[in-house]
Amino acid sequence: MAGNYHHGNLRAALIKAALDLINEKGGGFFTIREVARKAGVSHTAPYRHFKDKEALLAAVAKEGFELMVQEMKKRMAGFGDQPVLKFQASGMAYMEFALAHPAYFRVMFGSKRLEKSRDPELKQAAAASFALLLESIRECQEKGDIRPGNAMEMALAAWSMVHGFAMLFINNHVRETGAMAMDLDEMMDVVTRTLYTGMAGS
Amino acid sequence: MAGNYHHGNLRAALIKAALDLINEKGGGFFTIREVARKAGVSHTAPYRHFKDKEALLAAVAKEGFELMVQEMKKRMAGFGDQPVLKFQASGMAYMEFALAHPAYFRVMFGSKRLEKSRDPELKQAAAASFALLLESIRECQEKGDIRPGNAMEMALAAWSMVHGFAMLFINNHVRETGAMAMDLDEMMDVVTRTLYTGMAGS
DNA sequence: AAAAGATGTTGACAATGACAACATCTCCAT
DNA sequence: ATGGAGATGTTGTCATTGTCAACATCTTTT
Repeated sequence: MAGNYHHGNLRAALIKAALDLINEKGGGFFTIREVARKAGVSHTAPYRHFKDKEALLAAVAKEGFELMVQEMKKRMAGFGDQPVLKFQASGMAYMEFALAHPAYFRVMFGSKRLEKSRDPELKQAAAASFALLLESIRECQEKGDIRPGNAMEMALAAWSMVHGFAMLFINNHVRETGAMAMDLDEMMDVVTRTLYTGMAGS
Repeated sequence: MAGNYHHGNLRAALIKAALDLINEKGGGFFTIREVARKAGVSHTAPYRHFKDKEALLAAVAKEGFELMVQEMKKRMAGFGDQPVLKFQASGMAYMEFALAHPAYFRVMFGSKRLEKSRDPELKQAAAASFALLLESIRECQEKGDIRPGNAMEMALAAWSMVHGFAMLFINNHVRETGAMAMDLDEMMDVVTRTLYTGMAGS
């Protein structure tokens, strides 16, 4: 019925093609025409599903946020009554998502001005991930595992830490520093521990 | 003598024009032709000074790193024998540079694949800023203000934190979170304190 | 089965990055 | 001083891009 027309499901195919292209081209971008070619349609077919290139980017980003939130929730689920472990798991999930899906991550947070206000669904999807972090911190505070105070401040610090690591890593800035004789797990561990120590309860 | 030809000093003028354009267009990019127009030369004149667009970007980035290092040094200079204050000043300088010069910062760290290996000078300039951080941490460790251990690990954590905040902020992700009822100084202060607490000596 | 709407195609346009061919300026060797 | 040689800048061109308008075809509704 729905979603079955000429092509089958072009909208989804276009999003997938866009992702593939971002992955292939390294850090780069893609062109709408390339995406169309990859999906086997004419160069303007995408315009039946996306107002313009930015709208396609936004769709990719939205899907990325949803995937990430899903992944974070899954990782946190195992630690029902241990807020600290849940909190740490959320951070690890954030970083690992970025490293596992750099294409998504770059679109979600890339410097390309993705006006979230233009796409309420994207805005909502992004807000959900932050809400998850904030809630986790509040739980820790209730148990006294994170010092009391403005949870929003803590969330900002935590977000900055994991986000910074993710960005630096996927854009190769960490490797280019050279002399960085750590393996990935060790790096993420250091980041996570430093962060938690800085936020721990009295 | 040198640097005085037809235009005067086109190379520098092009870099400046590129910066202006990045600033004007918000997060966006610029076109080589636009840069040329802004500098009052024909559309291919830039190719006499830069192999291609990426080379121009690299030149902007290099200048950005140099400016940032200079700024960091200046801020740190006041705290000669107080490594902790020096360390904190370096972090503040990093974030403030990003907020004051988002155009530079975006080019320096943007997702645009700036192959540093293609431009040794850029690589060198970027390495200098990291070296500054690393050295500052070592000084703190010597005085016992930061706990002993792999300084590289500490540097990575510190870098991640300030970088993450800078990126999130200049790309508007912080503001879009809404409910963030802090002012800028407070935010940077939280980040800096959380970081230092997480790294402090025993 | 006919009208309406959704989906896709062809053809166009201005703008872009990059190249080649050509012009002009400066400087160095003779 | 002068006449290349090399540096700097321009004009013209090409394939590619994002987007629009006009047209074609398929599905759904009536």
